[in-house]
Amino acid sequence: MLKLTKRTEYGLIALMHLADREGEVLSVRSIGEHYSMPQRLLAQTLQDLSHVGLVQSQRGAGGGYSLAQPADAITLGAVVRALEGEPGLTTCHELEAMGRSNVCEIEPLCPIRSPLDRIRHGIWALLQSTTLQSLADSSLAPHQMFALPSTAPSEMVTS
Amino acid sequence: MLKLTKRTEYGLIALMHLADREGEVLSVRSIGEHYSMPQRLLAQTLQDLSHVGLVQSQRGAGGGYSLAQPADAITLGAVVRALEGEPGLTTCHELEAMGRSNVCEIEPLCPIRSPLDRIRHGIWALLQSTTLQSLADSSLAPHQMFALPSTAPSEMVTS
DNA sequence: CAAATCCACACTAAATTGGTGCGTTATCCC
DNA sequence: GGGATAACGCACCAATTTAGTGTGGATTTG
Repeated sequence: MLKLTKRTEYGLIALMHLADREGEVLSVRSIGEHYSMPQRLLAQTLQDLSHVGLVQSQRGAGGGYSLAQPADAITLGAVVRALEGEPGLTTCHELEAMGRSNVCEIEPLCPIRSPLDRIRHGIWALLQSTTLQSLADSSLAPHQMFALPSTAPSEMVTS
Repeated sequence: MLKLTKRTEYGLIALMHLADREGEVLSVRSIGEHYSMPQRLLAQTLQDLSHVGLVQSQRGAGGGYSLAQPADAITLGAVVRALEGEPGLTTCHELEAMGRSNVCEIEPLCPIRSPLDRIRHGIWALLQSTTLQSLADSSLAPHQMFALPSTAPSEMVTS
């Protein structure tokens, strides 16, 4: 299904919250209670994010998490990759990303593999090009590109 | 997870196959055997696609499926929507799409809902703007837009 | 009529995701 | 030092979603 996981949702909410209070160190408890999110799950999520260096953790009393990078340096792509792995659209793409590239039984016939690969890159590019900052400035589009041209239906490629 | 389902995969392969033989009527069996896909599942998929008018079915001996529209009129978006529903990125988005819009408990605080909505539209626009035809002409990009500008990572846009 | 083929519903099994349990380690503060 | 707070790291169960099958019926060709 073309949808983010809860973990990613929770992670993003927490990150936005942290971005909104840059510099402060916030505990999982405080964040979790604020948005009524399951704290344990949120905790795992933040741990994952700290493993890849998106947030910094501080243990002990008064500890918690804070952004490890400026909000305009953290991309949605990085967050998604950290929390649910590099999106692979199809089975082939995922297997391919794991090393073995000839696992697809229908291999030479498969008419969608390489075409869909471009779509995947498109989605990926979109995620990579969106930062926490741009998410925050909800008005400031991450890319205006989506109002637009569209190679879409039929032959309207004229432009 | 940000990934298409098997059904969608199978459906797309079948559609590409049909597009490649426009006019012909092909049975589930022949397509399924050709790509070694589970026929029953493929059958369900094609039925779904026929419900929304993307393919035409013909029953009885010698029957099968054929495209109900020209290949450049069938968008990836339409296929995905038919097979796995309109992609909703987060929980909020999906519930929202079902009518009730105030189901999100953290409602007024939620800092990601509307921002992510734009991302969703971006992905959706990408899918809508890609047709079977453009998938087939693997060379002809569906949108060149993805090489490009990028509001991305902070200010390191220097290069 | 017989074979081919789509149709529809319902069901089982596998995979993924969501969420908890429980004990450990680090830090602050009295 | 001792207690409180809070991150860490498994490993585990539960819920949801997806993959795939069983069975019988309806329709068309010959």
